[in-house]
Amino acid sequence: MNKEEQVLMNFRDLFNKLTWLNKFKMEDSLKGHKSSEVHCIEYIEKNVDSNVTKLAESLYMTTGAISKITKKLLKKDLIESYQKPDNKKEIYFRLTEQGKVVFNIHEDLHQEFQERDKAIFEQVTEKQFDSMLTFIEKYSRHLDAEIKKQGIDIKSE
Amino acid sequence: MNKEEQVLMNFRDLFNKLTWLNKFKMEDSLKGHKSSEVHCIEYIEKNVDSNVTKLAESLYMTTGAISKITKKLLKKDLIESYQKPDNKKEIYFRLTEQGKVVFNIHEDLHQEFQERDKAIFEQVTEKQFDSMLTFIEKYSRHLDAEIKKQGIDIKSE
DNA sequence: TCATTTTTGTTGCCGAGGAAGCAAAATTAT
DNA sequence: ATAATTTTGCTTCCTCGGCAACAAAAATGA
Repeated sequence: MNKEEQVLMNFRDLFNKLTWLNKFKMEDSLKGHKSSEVHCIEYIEKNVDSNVTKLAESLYMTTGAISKITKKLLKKDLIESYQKPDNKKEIYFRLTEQGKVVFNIHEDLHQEFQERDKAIFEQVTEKQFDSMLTFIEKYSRHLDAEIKKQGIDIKSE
Repeated sequence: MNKEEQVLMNFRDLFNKLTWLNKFKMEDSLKGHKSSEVHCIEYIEKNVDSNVTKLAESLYMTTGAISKITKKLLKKDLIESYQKPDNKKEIYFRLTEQGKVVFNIHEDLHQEFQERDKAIFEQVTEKQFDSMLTFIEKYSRHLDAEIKKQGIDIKSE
């Protein structure tokens, strides 16, 4: 196996592990809220005028799924919806006070995770960080281009 | 936002993107087989004497889920089960000829993905590869320890 | 040896999320 | 202006996978 494969495989495994463990801790602390709901809350707070479509694209889910989740969040009074006077179609979301409480618990947990993994990151030099960030950035843009191509491929079929 | 967060966030996004795109291509090529089924096939071919438990642990799924997937694969004649003379409990799996066909298509696709992303990896130096691998390895072992702790935490609750 | 505990796999039930079809608003084209 | 197309969001149906209870075999222990 070459190093590319090695990196991708080990990364996948690492990522699955991290997701699994954090999700576990998360659902333990934020009992009553699913991690997908918390992801939505996180995105809504960090991006103004989020709507179903933007949430779906960012979280790699379908609009149908997001539609259901936001409905649940509305019912729980964690988010509220609003519209703009010149557009009767698009529906935006923002957090309620109660939603912000959940958001902050989530942020604290992230802090806790960072604390937990500090020992690992302390061993990484500034140079290595930058090199990783550059790599991720390049790869990400490359995939964006591929996804765009894909879109064209679908239509032309 | 500090660099640790940056790396983790961007990496999460990159990984989701990559998974989404590859899954898309995969299910397009291997019509009729879900990606979870293909993951099982991949693991079974690469590890002798795989059983439900080992598959579940490796793929971060429950034994119940794997049990159902392997049943489907058995029905489709992609895998077959066998036991050892001195153990009437454990049930192992191996690929059938037809299963190997699917496995090979999957491998070819991976090759294709590598080809697609070659331009990105060519820019990575040997040193950077090693540095990444070391980082992943350390982080992974750190999480293993945390997961182990978690196990103890659960019991002590 | 025989009872207890652990491991391994299966099943039924349920919730989460995807696919596709639909409606209403907005945009574009004629 | 209005017809056609696109965008946005919602709903229904269905599949996937997790949970928890269970059975059978194996391992452990008295």
